[in-house]
Amino acid sequence: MIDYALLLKEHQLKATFQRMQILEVIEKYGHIAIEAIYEEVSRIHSSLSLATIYKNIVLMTQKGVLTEIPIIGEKSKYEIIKDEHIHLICTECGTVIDKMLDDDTAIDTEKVAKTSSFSLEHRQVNLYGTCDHCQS
Amino acid sequence: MIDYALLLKEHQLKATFQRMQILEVIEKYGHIAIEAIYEEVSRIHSSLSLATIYKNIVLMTQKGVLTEIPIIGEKSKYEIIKDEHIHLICTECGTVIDKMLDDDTAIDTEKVAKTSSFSLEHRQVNLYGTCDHCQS
DNA sequence: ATAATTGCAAATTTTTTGCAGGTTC
DNA sequence: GAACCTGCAAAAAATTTGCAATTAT
Repeated sequence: MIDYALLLKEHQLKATFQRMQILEVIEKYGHIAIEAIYEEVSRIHSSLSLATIYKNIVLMTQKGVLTEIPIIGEKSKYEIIKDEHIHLICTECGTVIDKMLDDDTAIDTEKVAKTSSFSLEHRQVNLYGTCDHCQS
Repeated sequence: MIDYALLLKEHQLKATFQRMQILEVIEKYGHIAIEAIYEEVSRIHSSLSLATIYKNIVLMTQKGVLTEIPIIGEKSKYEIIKDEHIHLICTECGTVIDKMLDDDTAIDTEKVAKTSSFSLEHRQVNLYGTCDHCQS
């Protein structure tokens, strides 16, 4: 379990009830779009406004609590920042699966950046296809 | 030079003046957002409506003429479909640079997909950082 | 106590749609 | 000439903003 209050404070953000709710929902689903956060949060605490969700998603993304995952043909999803990983995105059901990288599956993007004198800060690797479940 | 009329017909789309204009602008810039296409196209042919651009971007993307490049913190850009490559995205100036992959810089994503029984269809690798030009 | 945050309603921006007239094949 | 496309204006959807009341530290 993540200590959301701590996570927020570490990023110079006040630990409000609303932010905790939002983080809880994001954590529960792993990757989730804004409208879906709203629907889910509303179920629990009906007076949390959509504007507040927008403001907080923007803020928490700026402060480094969240990362945006822009997806082809869909609205962006958001996740809580964690160790580097790639995304397997199912084009059937929309599910996003995290995949950590090990030595065997390392992605040599640094070399690419180096040969282009590009100063690399953040990598985003998304693989689109059909997940295990949707193949059957 | 790309033969836009041919490209469109190969994808079962009529070669209209508007579509050619849109493709020309996309090709000229390499990667470009919808609003920017509109501004650029308007300069040449002022009566091309934004609605037509939207309709055609959607259609040409569906038909496989274009690909969407969703970008963290920005609107998606679009490019004409070409051989697989990755994107170096400059967070200073917004420029997107294409980088073809060679054996030296191959990205072993197939292995990743395989170990997850994920049926891979499309890979999207975006590296965010600062481009050569903006570093100085 | 102070500065930040919330919710609301309104404004803005972005994207989609319907339809009459025009164009491509 | 049939099917498809365009432009317009209007509608719908998504996102942002201002401000008074509330809350976290």
